[in-house]
Amino acid sequence: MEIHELMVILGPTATGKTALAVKAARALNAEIVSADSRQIYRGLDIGTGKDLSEYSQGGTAVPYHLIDFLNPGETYNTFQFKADATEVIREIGSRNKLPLVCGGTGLYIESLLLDYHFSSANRQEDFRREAEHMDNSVLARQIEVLGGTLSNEDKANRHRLIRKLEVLLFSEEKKEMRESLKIEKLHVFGIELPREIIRRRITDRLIIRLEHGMVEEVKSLLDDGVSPKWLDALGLEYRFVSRYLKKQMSYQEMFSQLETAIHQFAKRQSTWFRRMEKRGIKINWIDGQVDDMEKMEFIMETVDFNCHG
RNA sequence: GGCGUCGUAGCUCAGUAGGUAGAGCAGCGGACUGAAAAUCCGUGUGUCACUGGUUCAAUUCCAGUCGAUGCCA
Repeated sequence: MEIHELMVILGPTATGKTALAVKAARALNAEIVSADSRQIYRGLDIGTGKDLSEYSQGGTAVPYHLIDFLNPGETYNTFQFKADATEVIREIGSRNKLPLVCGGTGLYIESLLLDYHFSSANRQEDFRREAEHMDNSVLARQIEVLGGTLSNEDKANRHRLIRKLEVLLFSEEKKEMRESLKIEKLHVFGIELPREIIRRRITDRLIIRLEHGMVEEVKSLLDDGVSPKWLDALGLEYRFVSRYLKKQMSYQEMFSQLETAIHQFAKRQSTWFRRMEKRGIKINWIDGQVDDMEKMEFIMETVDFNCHG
């Protein structure tokens, strides 16, 4: 069964995406597909702002997908996300419900909407182990020898250098089979707030998260044997709190550096959404400062949903 | 009260042997196709505290004022 209709709610962190998505899902008989690269993990709750009770607040429970389905320490990536989300979205559609993608991971959302096709090269762990000992200029030279091109940004970007070389070395010529969604009606909504307000909300929220046991959450992950390296690679809360717990920084330093890092993250998210618009995705921006009722009215009058309910 | 030190970008500070100034961080913009809350790139004009003086020319020297700080009373 083909997908006919898809809705998306996106926005930077701390703009109230989930609460709005739950309301929209009720009104439109939808199910939520999370596009959040960190809420996929069990046990990462306070630091990711994961609150599963939100999906049942104020009415019947709204089904959600792609949250809480991996254990900490497991790896995941955009390629996996696109495959998983495609399958889930298709399945929701087959039950004649509306799939509602909600999240702040720009790359994940774009991979779906722009139907990314990925190289057939899987991660090559042996290659990556070797590549660890090569510095950037060596990687860049090899890429150029193999006919790859690099932008200035790429030349200093280790992750990208390694993947590019991996693709050049290991992709196979045969066309990668890929699953694409046929989206006939797409409604993308973005929640918009002045940067200043986002920053204030982030700071307030950080204080609350710390009061609600964020440090203890990270500590218990470490106690359960989750590697500090993995936590560090997650960034933000898990990075800075685990560094604090390892006594690499004071509580004050942890707080202020983390605060700054989240502010910067929100900015990077906005850059993603602007890029999506430049690439042709129409985003209907919702004023984040009005209440959810008004936001819902905007959603309802912006699009007409006639085949769900 | 006396003596000294300091007052330069949002913050911490450098500097100008007199020709109106520069780093780190923050901020801002951007990149992104198998780690994306990751990773990376670009971007620095500000009454050089205020008021006078010396000088062709003062943020730089001198005096005073205000503010901060230290020591002595």
